[in-house]
Amino acid sequence: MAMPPPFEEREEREAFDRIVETLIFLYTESRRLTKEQARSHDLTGPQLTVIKLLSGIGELSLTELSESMQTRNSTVTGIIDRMESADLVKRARSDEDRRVVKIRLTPKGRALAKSVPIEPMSLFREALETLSAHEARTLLKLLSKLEKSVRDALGGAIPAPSTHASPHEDHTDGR
Amino acid sequence: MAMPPPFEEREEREAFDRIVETLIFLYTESRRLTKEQARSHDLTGPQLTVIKLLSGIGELSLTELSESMQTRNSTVTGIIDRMESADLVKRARSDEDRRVVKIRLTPKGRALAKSVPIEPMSLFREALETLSAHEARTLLKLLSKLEKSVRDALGGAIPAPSTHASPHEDHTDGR
DNA sequence: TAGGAGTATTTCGCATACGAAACAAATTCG
DNA sequence: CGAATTTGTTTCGTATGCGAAATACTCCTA
Repeated sequence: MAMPPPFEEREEREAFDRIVETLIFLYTESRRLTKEQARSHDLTGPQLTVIKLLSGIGELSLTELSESMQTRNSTVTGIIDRMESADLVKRARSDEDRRVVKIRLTPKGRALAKSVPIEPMSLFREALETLSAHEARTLLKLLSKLEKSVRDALGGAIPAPSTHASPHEDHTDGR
Repeated sequence: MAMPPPFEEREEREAFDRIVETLIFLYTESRRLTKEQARSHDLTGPQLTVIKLLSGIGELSLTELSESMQTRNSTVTGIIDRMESADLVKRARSDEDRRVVKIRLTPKGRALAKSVPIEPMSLFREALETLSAHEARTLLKLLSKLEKSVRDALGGAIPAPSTHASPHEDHTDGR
């Protein structure tokens, strides 16, 4: 039989397990509440995200939308389908490039966006308020480091979003 | 018109946005790769998680399983249905409490568990290796603080997990 | 300038994921 | 004891979420 691993190693494994577990907890629970809050306005979580993104930016192609939401195009197609049926959003073929579909809010969608105060992932955002400014900076630094490792592991093909103010970068998300 | 918010506040909001964005990135990308890796063994992501949980513990009720996986019972029912069809897992009514369904690996499931080296969320776990022990401790502390805030916000109804959801845990330490 | 490579979107089939309601067994309480 | 309540699981309907293949269009190059 193998020797039991040394103490420090075992301890580190358990710390990693706790980190993974907590990350999943924070993500899933925040997502769950976002969904529940969105429901009171007849929206789903991702639909809320779409509305907030479009209301901030005005017009996005389907691919831009799917990148902002960290999901695949085929997923967003379905979300937009349902939102279009609900008259929240409108598709229009681009004139410069007739392959791309531009997505905009309808008046109804715009009105809804204004009337819904909830931000996607608001539970998690509120939790962040309990951190001090210093803690928040530390957390961001550590998460960014992890992000970099992950992007490297995925093969640098995917460019990282610039850490600060990119031209019209925008945030995400409530899936 | 409203005054623009003061600099520090604006900066803080952007930091929060970046944290949310990065959290989602880490979670979704890790999940995506786990799924892809599991596929080479004819498993899905959640199925891999089930196999690893059961192979470590032996037997879990459906509710215990769903708590460990942070999903709802109705979701796990479907996952177990498909795994049962694939002869990876077996359901058995408990004798003490005939409402409870115990889930165990079949020999085939046990063999598969041994032959699959992948841990769920392994991409994220590997990224954690790039942190120093001190950084990992700091990260865990900050995430735990957020977890606590979130649980409080959800109303203390939900008890914090005791590190693992094992059915008959030997509690050597409080926690 | 025709054709091939590449890009944007949709379609399809499948596997989560959720809440609400239906069921069944256990527990509580009058 | 027996009805009311609680708890564990399943069923149902709907919405993501994904990869692979199909479509439609653009760009590049021989």
